[in-house]
Amino acid sequence: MKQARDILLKIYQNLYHHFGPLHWWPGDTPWEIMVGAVLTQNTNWNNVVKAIHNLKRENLLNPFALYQLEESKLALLIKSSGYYKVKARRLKNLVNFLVEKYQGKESLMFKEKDEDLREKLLSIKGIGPETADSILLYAGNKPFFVVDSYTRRIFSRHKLISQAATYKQIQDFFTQNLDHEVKLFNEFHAQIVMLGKTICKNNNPSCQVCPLKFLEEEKYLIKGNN
DNA sequence: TGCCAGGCCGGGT
DNA sequence: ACCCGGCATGGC
Repeated sequence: MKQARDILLKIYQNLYHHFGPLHWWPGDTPWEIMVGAVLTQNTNWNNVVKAIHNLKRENLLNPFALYQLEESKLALLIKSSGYYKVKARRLKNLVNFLVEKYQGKESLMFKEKDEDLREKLLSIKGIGPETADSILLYAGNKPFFVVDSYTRRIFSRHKLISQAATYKQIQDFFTQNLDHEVKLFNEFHAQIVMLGKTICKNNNPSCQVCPLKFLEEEKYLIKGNN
């Protein structure tokens, strides 16, 4: 049996060869990435694009403007992203954190020790593990692997992780078997999302053109996942 | 048309 | 420590 690291690397190479470089995260600034990370929670990215466009149009896509903005007005601007009332609250929680602790400057926030910052982000109501790791990786260029529903679905279907694996268990599977390179973590997660949004959509079990099809033939199985 | 999308929280067992 | 309902719009 091959080592998990060999399998993961081959998966990554196949995906990259199939889709090409994806240049994530789709956002111009660290702050825009942080906002997008909250808005895309359980939500189609297309709906998030509209919301971010609204904020840009009103010149509100910066921490100080959002800090001043009334929550109910923010809610209406981001309505297209769904769950708009809770997300307005969550964005407020995030912007309050950034302004009150780091003068509204992400550059100061990212000077924190990586693990400390992750804990602080997780303490914000509305920031869970995936959102925190997305912020750390894509806005802060910190080597945290992002686990999302596509990752869980695709990798458990291929029996590389157990169905019941927790977020941390899945994340450990990647971080223990990959070099801790920001570029690799960035591109790998983007490739997984692309795979989930296209070929592996709708839980299609056949995956005839899937870049992961080689897994079926080689009987890969990872032991000891929980 | 109904189902799903790059989660997370809070209350109940 | 899990489990589950709630949150909501827009695209196909």
